[in-house]
Amino acid sequence: MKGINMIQLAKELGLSVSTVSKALGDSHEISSSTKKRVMELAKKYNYKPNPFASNLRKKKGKQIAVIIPDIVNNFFALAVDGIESVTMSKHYDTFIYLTHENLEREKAVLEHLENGLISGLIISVCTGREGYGHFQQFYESTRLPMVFFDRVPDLLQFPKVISNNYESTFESTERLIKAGSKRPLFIQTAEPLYTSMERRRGFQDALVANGIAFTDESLITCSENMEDNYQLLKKLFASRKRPDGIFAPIEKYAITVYHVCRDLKLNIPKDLKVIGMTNLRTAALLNPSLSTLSQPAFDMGKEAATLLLKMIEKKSYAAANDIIVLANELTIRDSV
Amino acid sequence: MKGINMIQLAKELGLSVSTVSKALGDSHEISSSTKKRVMELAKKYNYKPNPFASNLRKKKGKQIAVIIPDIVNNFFALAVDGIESVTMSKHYDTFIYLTHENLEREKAVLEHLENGLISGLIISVCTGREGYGHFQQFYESTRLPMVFFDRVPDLLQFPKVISNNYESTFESTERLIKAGSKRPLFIQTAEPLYTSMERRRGFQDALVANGIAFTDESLITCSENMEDNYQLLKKLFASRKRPDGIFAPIEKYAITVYHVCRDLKLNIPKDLKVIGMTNLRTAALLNPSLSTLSQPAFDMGKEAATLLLKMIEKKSYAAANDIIVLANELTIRDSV
DNA sequence: ATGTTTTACGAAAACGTTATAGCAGAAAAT
DNA sequence: ATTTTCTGCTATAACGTTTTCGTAAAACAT
Repeated sequence: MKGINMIQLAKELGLSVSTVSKALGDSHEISSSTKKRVMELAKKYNYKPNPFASNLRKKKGKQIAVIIPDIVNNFFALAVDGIESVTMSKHYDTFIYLTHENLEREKAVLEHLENGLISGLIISVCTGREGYGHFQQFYESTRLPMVFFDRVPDLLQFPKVISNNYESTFESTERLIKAGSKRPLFIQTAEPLYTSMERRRGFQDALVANGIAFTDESLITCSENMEDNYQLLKKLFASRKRPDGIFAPIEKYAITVYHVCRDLKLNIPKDLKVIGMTNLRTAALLNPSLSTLSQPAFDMGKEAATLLLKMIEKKSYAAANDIIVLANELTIRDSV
Repeated sequence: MKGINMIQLAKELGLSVSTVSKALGDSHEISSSTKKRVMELAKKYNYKPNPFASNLRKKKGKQIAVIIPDIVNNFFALAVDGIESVTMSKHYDTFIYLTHENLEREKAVLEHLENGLISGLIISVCTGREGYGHFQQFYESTRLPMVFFDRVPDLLQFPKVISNNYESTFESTERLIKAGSKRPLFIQTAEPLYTSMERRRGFQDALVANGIAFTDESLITCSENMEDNYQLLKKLFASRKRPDGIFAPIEKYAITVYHVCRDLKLNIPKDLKVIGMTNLRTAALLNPSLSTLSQPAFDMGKEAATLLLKMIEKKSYAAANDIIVLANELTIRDSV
């Protein structure tokens, strides 16, 4: 019962395997009457072509890979949701690989995927100082379509889907300032990510455009270690040079800011105005409700997948250097 | 350059393909000296066996599927994280399919996977009244190892990974009562899910065990439509028969309760004590901080994957009817 | 009537592996 | 010295498709 194949189908129909194959492929070489006969028997036996045989022969399949740093993060979860919505509808299968910000793991995944299992990739890179040579190298050896989103390798020539980080951070920072912040602070990551750089640039330009000096004290560098970050921020917030506004370009940092303020009994927004870049659904329910700059995560995933499938199917790399930019959404709540 | 194969390797080594294949498989039939030669050349050319050819021949692969209702939900995201952590380490590839609580989609995914693409499945079922016949049927026709987690089909004989829903809900409800709630309310889903039923049972028994009558007013039924739920709860909370304690067995419901209370200016925990079943990382930052009963999502995923891979590799279904039960964690915060 | 094209199919060769069976030569046992 | 057992390798047949090429018969054109 497990897995009838074409040969058996052909035998029962009194046809050759090639005819059956073509009939199922709706080839013009086959008369509509035999096509019907074939289709019907196939349906009767619930026949499904073996994807391994098929992929082997055709030298391509309908599987793609998604490589992201994390899934326990609303942004990436929403992006995967968006990706899956299009792969599902186009009958592609979606592999998922999590790097957990570990460059070695990212490289290992890429190395593994050189076996030809997939027909394309959607990637958001993990932090790391060693550059993005492994992606270029992977591309050289596989020539597979790749689309990057959000965390993109800015120096590499690949299609990308990003959000307007610079502009929206500029706007957000202006809101902090307009709300009365004289000493806004930008929390940056230790690792240089393109997205973070863009945001930092938006922040800096907003300060300058509003007559506030951009100094060393406008920035603080946080790490991946949340406990360290907590202590670092606590120390700063307790000092005399305390900032009165925060732009947190990462969800985790915004949360930490809240923790610190709660523990130091600092009042948000009176003592400190906060805008966090996050897709948290509970932002409105925090104490106080958090003003957010949120990315169109679902749509970014959707666009990335749509672009990738187009590249796979059309074999057209016309759009290969496309950069699709979607707009972030600023929602001001009580924290400003 | 794209994809050297065994034949070319064999030619260059002056060996037969079968020897090369066996050497790479570390077969005892091959002398260690030739093994070394083969391995070295394979590494030099960065040779990777074609998984389609290999899977076709071996009639099995190292790919599994995860079918879940949703990924934009901390519980499922954490579970996927747990699953991926073990599949990754065992060199399996993980497909992901999202059903979005849509039974037709769930059936379609299953139907699709009858093609033999995968060697096993991890599933959390979507809500639906039509029973779980499609899973049984899928199993009959494919005989593939399947592990269910969290949302399991209670009537089917498959290995399962769940949490102690009954006991932990009992305990949580007692905490509500001990904190002073005289009229606790349980928010149930419209669709009958096994997990929900267990929780409801725990709630009910806790009431009875603490001398509180379990009546129609101890329950309210919410749907998938959050706007409807909001109105429903608002009406109830504004009425004279208002509950003074809530056990929300689903994250979304707990959030809605917060929204309603905020809009009705009801004080949590004075007017209403709340415990929500959720894995939200921001629970502590809500206003007021939410008491949570959280599931060991990551570990559940990990256990499910470990069990599945064991079933796939040992071909041993000894554990096939295993039910692994992990403990939920109750964290009391300001909302009680 | 003859030549030409079209239609509808079949035979057979891939695709890149792995598994089975066989077979020399060496080593061990009688 | 002869038989038996290893050792290390090769030849070859799968695995289940798709695709290229070939070819009868039918349709059409001259």
